[in-house]
Amino acid sequence: MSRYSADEIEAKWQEAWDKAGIFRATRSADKPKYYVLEMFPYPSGRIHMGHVRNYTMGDVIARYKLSTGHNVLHPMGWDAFGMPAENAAMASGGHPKDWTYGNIATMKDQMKPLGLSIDWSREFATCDPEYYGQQQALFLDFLEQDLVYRKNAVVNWDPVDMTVLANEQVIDGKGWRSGAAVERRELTQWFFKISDMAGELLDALDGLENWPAKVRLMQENWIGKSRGLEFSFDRTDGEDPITVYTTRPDTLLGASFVGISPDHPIAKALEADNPELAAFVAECRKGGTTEEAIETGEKLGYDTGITVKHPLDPTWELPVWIANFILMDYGTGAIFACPAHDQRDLDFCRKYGLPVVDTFYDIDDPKPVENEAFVPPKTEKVKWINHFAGLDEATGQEAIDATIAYAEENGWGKGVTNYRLRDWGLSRQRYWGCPIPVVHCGDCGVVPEKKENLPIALPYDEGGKPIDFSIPGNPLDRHPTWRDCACPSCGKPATRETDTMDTFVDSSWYFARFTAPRAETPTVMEDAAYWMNVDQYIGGIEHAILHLLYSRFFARAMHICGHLPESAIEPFDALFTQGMVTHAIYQTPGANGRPVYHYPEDVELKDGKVVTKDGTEVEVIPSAKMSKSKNNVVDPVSIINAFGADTARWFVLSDSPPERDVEWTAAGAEAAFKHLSRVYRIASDIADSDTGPQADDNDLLREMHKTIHDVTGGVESFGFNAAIAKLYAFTNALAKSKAGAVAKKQAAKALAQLMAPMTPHLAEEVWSMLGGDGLVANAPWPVADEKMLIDDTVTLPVQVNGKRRAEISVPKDMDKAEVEKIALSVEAVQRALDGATPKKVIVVPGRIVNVVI
RNA sequence: GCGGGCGUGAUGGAAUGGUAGACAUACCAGACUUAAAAUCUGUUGGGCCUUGUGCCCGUGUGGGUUCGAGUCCCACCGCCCGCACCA
Repeated sequence: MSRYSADEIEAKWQEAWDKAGIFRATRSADKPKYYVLEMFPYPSGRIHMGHVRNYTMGDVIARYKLSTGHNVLHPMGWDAFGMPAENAAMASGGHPKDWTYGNIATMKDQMKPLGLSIDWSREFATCDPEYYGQQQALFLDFLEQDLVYRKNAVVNWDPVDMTVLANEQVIDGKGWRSGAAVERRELTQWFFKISDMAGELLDALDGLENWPAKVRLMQENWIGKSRGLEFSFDRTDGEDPITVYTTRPDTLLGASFVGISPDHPIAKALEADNPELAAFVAECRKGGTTEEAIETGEKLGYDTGITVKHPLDPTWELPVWIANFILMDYGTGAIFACPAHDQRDLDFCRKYGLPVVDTFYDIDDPKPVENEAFVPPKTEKVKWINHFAGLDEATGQEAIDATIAYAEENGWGKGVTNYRLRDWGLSRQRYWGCPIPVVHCGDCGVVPEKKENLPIALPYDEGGKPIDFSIPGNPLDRHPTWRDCACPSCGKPATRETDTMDTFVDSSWYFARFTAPRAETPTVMEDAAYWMNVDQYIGGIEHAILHLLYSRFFARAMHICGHLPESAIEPFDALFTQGMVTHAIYQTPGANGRPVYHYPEDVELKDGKVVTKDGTEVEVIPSAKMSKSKNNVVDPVSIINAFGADTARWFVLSDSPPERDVEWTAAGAEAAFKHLSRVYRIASDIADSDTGPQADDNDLLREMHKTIHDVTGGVESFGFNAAIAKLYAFTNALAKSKAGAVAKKQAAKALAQLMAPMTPHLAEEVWSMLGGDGLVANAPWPVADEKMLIDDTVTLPVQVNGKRRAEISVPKDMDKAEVEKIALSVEAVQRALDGATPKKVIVVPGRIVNVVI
C-alpha cells in the first residue's frame, strides 16, 4: 500500500487537467453558463492565506458548477496599478513597471500549485496598455455622454514635499515622509457623475436579493437619501441671502445660529479683508481630508459678525458662524443649528455661549435640555412646545412633513431630496496609473484625445535615463517630453493631462473585460451578453461600499455608451463577502517598552505555556490580522511545500464559516493533512479488497445519501465548514462500516466526488484508484435519493415547561394526539409533572413536544 | 464622531424560534510497539448528590417578547470592517 504523497498527486492531476483543457471557457448554447469571480489581487509580491481562502472558495463553486453541467467562466487577473509600486521604487530604486510585472510572475507561480480551475488564457493586468488603453476609450465615451466633468476639490497637501498625499500617507495630520502638518488645498480635478445616478443606485439595491443584507444596508446609508427643506435666511445687511438645507426643518423655532462651511463663498469673501478670520479659516484647513478626521477633530467656530433674520419672525436675529464641521460638499454648505436636538450643535453652543431653545419634549418626561441633546427616533411621538404648523403631539417625521408643506404653502422654502453620495473624483497626481486621455490646448481648452491615438502610454524613461522616483511629486508632470503633443482639435502644440486615474476605475470594469479580454474594443457585445452577469462574486467585506458601488455605476455608464447590454447594469447577481485569515501574535516585552514580535516557528509549547527558544514566556494575542510587521504571516508556499495544496485548501474551508475570520493554526493544518491521509488510506484499502463481511449495506448507503444531500446544500449556500464536518462524519462512518465491498466502493467514490471541489487532486487520485470513469472534475455531481433520506422513526425530546425531561421514539408520521399520549405516559415526564395537570401540550411534528403546566 | 457587523466549552466552531456544544483541535486514558512516531479505541461545558433515562447552572452583560430564545426586540460592554486619494 502506498502512502499519500501530495507532491506526486498534485503535479500529476494538474497536468491531466491542463491536457484535457477542461477549464477553458468557450461560449456555447448547449449548456447554461456560470460566471464565478473572486476579487482580483493586487500584485504585492507574494500570495497570502487570504488569497488562498478567497480563491479556494471561488474554486469550490466553479468546480461544483462544472460538475452540475454548467459552462463555467472562472478567470483571473491583476489589479496592478497603485501606490505600492511607486513606493517601492522610491524606497529601493527600480521601476514600478518592473516591480509590478515581477510580482505578477512570482505570484502566478505561487498560485498555480493550488490547482485552481482558472481559465488562464484570459489573464490580464490592469497596467497592460491593452487594458488601460480600452479604459481610456471608455473615459472618452463617458466624456461624450456627459458622465465626466471637471471641478475643484480638496486634496491633502504636503507643504514641505510640495506634493499631494493619499489619506493613508497622512498620519495624525502630518505627512508620512516630511512630517509636515498637512493642509487641505483645492485642485481642478476630474469627476464621474455618480451622484446623478444616486436615486437609481439606491432603488436598484432592492433587486440584489443575493447580496448580503448588510452590504445593501451599508450602500443605502452611504448613498444617504434624505428629504429636507431648502430655504434662505435674509441678511440684515441687505446682502444676498444665505441658503441652507436641513433635514429637521421642524426644529426651526429652536434655531440658535446659522453655520457656514469654511469653504463657503461668504467665508472666502470675508477672508480677503479680515486677517483674523482668514487665520481662523486657515486653521480649519489644517489636517487631512477624511470625514473621520473632520468628525473627530475639535469643533471650532468663528463669529462672522453677520446677522440674519429668522424666516418666521423678522424681529428674531441670528448670528452667522463659520464652523469647521460643516462640509461644503453636502447640501448647500450652510445650516441652521438646533442645539436642543443635535448633540454636535449643543456642544458647539455650550462652548461658544450660544442660546439653546427647546422645541419639543418627551411626552412622559417634559424637561428642558441641559447637556444632553434630546434626539428621539423620528417615529416617536413627542410633545411640541410651540409649533408654527399648529402641532401638539406628533412624531418628528409628521412634524417634518407638516413643516415642508407649511413652508411651500407660504412660499419661503421648498422640499428637496438630497443625497450624501458625492461625485467620484478620479484624478490622481501620480505616475503608476492609467493616464487621463485629454490634452490642454491654449486655444481650444480641454480637448479629448482621439481614439486612434490610444493607448496614451506611460513613459518608461525620462530623457533617456530611468525616471527618478525618489523625488516627491508626479514624474509625468516634470517629464521633459511626455507632456508635449499636438492639440487633437487644432493641431497646435499642446500639453497632455498629467493626472492618472484612481485605481478604483481599473477595478470597476475588469469583470466585463474578462468576457472578451483581447478585444480591440472595451467589450464585445455578444460575449458580454453571453457571460454577464457575474453569477457569483466573492471578496472581502472591506469592498462593501466603494468598489461595489463604483462598479454598479460603471456598468450603467458602460451600458449608456453601448459597451454592456441593459441586462448587465447590475453586474453581480450574487455577492459573498468572506472573512480574513488571522493568526496569533507572539510577543515579549522589549527593552524600549515596545513589544518584540516572534515568528510562529520560533516559539514552542512547554508545560502548557508558550515560550521562546530561550524559555521566556510569550504573550499570545489570538486572531490578529496577518501583518508582516507583527511577524504573524503564514506563507502559503511553505504550507503547500510541507503538506500540499489540498491540505491548505481543506483547512481554510474547514475551520470557520466563510463569512467570518478564520484563525490559521499549525495544529489545524496538520489535522487537515492527517485527515486527507486517512481518506487516502481508507480509499486504497477499499480499492484493494473486494471481499469482506457483508452486512449493513443499507446503513452505509443511507449515510451516503444523507451526506450527498447535506454537502450539496452546504456548497450551494456557502456552508463550506458545515459541509466539511459532514464529510468528516461520513469518512468516520465509512471507516467503521461493515458493509460489503460493492457498497463501500460506491460510498468511497461518492466521497471522492463530494470532496472534489475542495481537494480536487486527492479526489482525482481516489476516483481513479476506485476505477472511476474519466476525471472526477468532469463527472456529474451525485444526486441524493430522497427515499434514502427519511428515517421511519424519529426521536422527539419531551419538554416540561421548556425543560427537556425525556425522549420518545415514534413513527415519523404518527398523529399529534397519539404523540401527546405517549409523551405524557413517559415516567420521567410524569415525575416532572409531579401530579400537576398539563394546561397545554404543544406537539411540533418531527421536532419536539412541550408540556405546559 | 458616523455607518455596518460580530461575541457559544481549554480552542475553531455546529444548531429552518424547538434536545446547546455536531464536526474538529487540544488534553487525558487505553490498544499496538523494546521505545517513539504513525494508527486505532474511549472520555471531556461547569457544579451537586441520592451515580440516575438524576438535579441545578450555562451561548459577552442586563432587561423584554414567546409554550419554548444562542437565534427575535431594547439598552450596555468588548472587538472587527468602512468613512470617498490604501487596495
